[in-house]
Amino acid sequence: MSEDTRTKLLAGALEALVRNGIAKTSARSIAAAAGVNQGLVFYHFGSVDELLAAACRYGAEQRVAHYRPRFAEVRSFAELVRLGRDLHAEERDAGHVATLAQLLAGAQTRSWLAPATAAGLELWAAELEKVLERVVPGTPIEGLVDTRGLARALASGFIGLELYEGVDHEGAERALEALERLGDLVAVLDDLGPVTRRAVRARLRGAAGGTQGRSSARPPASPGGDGGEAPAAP
Amino acid sequence: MSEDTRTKLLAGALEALVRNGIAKTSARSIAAAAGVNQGLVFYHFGSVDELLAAACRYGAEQRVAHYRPRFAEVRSFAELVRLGRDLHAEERDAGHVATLAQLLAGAQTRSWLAPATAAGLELWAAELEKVLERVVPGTPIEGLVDTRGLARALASGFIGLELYEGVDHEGAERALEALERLGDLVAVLDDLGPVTRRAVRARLRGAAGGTQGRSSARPPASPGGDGGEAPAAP
DNA sequence: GTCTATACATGGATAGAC
DNA sequence: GTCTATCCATGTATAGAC
Repeated sequence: MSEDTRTKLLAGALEALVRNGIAKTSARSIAAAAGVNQGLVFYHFGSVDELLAAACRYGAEQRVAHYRPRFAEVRSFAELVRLGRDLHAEERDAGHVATLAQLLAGAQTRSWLAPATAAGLELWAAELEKVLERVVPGTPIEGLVDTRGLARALASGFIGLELYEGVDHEGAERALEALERLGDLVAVLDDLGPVTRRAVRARLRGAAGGTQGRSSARPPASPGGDGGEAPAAP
Repeated sequence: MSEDTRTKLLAGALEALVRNGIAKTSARSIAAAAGVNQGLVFYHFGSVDELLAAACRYGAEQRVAHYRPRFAEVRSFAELVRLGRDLHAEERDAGHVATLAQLLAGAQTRSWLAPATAAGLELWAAELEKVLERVVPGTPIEGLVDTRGLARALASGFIGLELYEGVDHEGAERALEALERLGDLVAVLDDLGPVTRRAVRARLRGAAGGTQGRSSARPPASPGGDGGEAPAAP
């Protein structure tokens, strides 16, 4: 069946990316991982790059769907950081974290891949944005920081941390630890009550001068969270 | 002269990475960029991977040295975020931002590259750490967040943002905007005076429970800053 | 739809001339 | 130290048999 072989190739492409990296992912290595003939890559997808683009969407959708229920449960910034750490640990073993990073690296110079990888990251960012919109109201940054922009910063920052993890496990752990501490701090800021919040916001309006956020976002912990709370690669 | 050719090859390797990405960077493409013969890659460095590892250190040292004076001038978190944006803009045009990301992606599956890329990122992280140690004292997170870990989170997060920039320029700009707003917020928090700081720290000690930072770090803005304030790739 | 065979290009690496 | 020539492996893509 064609559907079956297509799916095998999509999964094989992701596996080849995990095992070989973008540099050594070829029609042959994908076909080997998929257990099918090499020529079928071109029959079904036309070229290796088109298969990779399709695999990117496929993988991201799968992974995001898997974590969606857990994103939906997040009710505070501290919980988001914790989900980030869990996701990091779980996806790392399966190697899924690496694939989006590999595709992003490849997309820098292969224009075919850019839209697909941007869409893949977008799926994660959209989940994060939903969380932020739930979590931000009531915090000092409500109305000051663009939720959409912050979600994208967190998602892409997380990708960077995953790449770092691949070359320095201990360093990455320490980085995640630091972000978790920042998460604690944010939780405390939320607790300080409306007086402080109002003071912060009054100063911000006066001092910040420049652009102000469009929708809403969250305080400090979130930034550091870029590495800690964003979702993993597909 | 041998030194001359070696240097040409190092520069050629970086150029090839920018133009072709890790996937299409080969002894031949490097030699072409360097304007020398392909066989010299193997004569001088033994293999392509070893040349790439050397080029990684070479490029990172060059770039970090170039920005070191500006890092040294940073006196507040807001200034750090601003330097991050400047660095992002300047390095992007030269394509330097991309090389460390490409090497990191390659290092995930080519063990030869891992130590070299980790060292390259380390150079940037070390600069960031010095800044943090200057900027953190007096903020609520002093003594609560590990400066070293935070510096690494920011550096690697920045890499992720640079990769994102390559596939979605507008999205990345929006992400940077959001991080800058967070930077403003941190500045305000610093302004709120010792009363708030003390309240925050008292709560943190009670609530956070788990691990507490070893040296020092900074508040929220810093986290988001991962994308905005960390240094660019070499 | 799938596999085998095959063409042609590119890349890693070495030998030997200069 | 550097260049040319060359070998062999790997990769893209297509044609044609099943």
